[in-house]
Amino acid sequence: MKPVKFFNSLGRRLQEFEPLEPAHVGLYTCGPTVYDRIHIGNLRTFIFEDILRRTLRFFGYRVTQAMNLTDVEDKIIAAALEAEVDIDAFTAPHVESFFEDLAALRVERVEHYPRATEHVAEMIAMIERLLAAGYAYRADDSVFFRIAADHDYGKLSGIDLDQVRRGQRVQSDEYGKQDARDFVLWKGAKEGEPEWPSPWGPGRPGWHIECSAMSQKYLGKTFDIHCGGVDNLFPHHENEIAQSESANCCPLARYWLHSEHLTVDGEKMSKSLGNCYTLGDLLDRGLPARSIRYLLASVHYRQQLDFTFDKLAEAGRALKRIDDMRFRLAHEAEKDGDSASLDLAADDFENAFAAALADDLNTAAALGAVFTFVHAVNGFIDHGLPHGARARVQAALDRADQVLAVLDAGEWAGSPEAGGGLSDAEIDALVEARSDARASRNFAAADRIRDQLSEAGVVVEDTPDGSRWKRA
RNA sequence: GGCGACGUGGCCAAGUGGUAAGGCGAGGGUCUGCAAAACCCUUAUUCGCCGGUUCGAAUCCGGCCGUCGCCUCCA
Repeated sequence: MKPVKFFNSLGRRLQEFEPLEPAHVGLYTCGPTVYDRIHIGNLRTFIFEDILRRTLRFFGYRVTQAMNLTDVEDKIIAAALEAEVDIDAFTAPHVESFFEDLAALRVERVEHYPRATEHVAEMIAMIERLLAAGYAYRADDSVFFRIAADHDYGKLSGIDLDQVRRGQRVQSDEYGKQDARDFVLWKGAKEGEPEWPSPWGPGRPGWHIECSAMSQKYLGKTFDIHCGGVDNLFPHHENEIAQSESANCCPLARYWLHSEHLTVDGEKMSKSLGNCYTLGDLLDRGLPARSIRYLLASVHYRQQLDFTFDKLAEAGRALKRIDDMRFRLAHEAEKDGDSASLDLAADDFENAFAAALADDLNTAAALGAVFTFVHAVNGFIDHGLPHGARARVQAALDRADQVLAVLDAGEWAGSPEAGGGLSDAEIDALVEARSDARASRNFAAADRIRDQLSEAGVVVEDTPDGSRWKRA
């Protein structure tokens, strides 16, 4: 098994990855709060996590992953109240659209999608342990985590709470606490809000406790990798560590990986700027899901990525270069080419690709290797394709695509509008008719057919071996 | 105020001590009845600026300029 290196936010350094159990990885990834349709920033993180998961498998690990669904939280409660439905009815369509969006981008289903509302008992149990150990205290009907009792609080984010500005936001907090820095574990019930019974009276869990309780249930007290967007580093992940490690007296996760944010046209996404695109917004504009996945995966996960429509179009053109090579490869006859040197090119590609992924998931370099290989294969197509070349190239690309999931256009089919409604057989007939016209030097007729096909979105390519076509 | 990231060709983006991957674009070429499509070639003596360390720096150190993010809503 090849050593894989990750940049661990905990300690802020590149580390060789070693799982707790041989060949098995426990992975926890913070999931969505299901109060709205997720936006492309969320999708960037989920695609990063998907590539992490696929990369681990690529290197021979079995992966057990849990992604939570936050289905009870302030925004949800407020929105459900306004819509006059209970929170389950309110969140259901958002859960559904979340899964649809992931599927549209070929993000794999993970093993567990625990919901906060179904794990309140586990959260209560953890809060009880924290109370018993003196890490938590009750105030009014709520329970708070006592940061002063946690001596290594801040070790993930490097934050020094004494240096943090004490803003008005803390003063406006609705719940009483002893120290402004403390955070809530359990919120006492309020009129009209959903509530669960607890030893401290009815109420609902705080946001941070859900991940601590659910990761423990599905992955154990200590697991391998915890991921999320950088914004979660503080306070969410810091608080998860505080809760879990105080309750369990062992490390929560050994590696913490955080993906950088997506900006749009150089600015942070926000509703007021109107640049909070959802996948649906982009698909409605006719933009291909495949280009979206490519763009979001093409920049290293720890780099900010600025989303623009121009880049999305560029992504489509880059993919076309891959598609064109595969199209040419499929139509080119194998003959006595230099198969040893083709094998060498394929080996070089596979090695460079794997090395890039093993280096902290360097997808940009991995794609660079893909294009270098595309260039090499084009050379073989031009100068003589050896026997067995198609299978060898196909195998190399397929293996890489187990991680990237963008290299095979066929896997993304589903835009039948291309081709203008003409069936393959109809197109074949037209192309043949045009060839006949050309053969009899009736170029006017040939060009009419070419124009007709062009309007239908079909490109005819004339090669020394005859004409062939593809959908644009 | 505290913490952190980034600045590489026209645009995007790898590379973190050994002499600049890759994509898009642009220019040229091949092919063609003409085209188109595609492919091929070319396109950074240089990595924000100034100093320093070194045989050698885009890569390390110091300073400066600029951009961005987080600091308890946030992927």
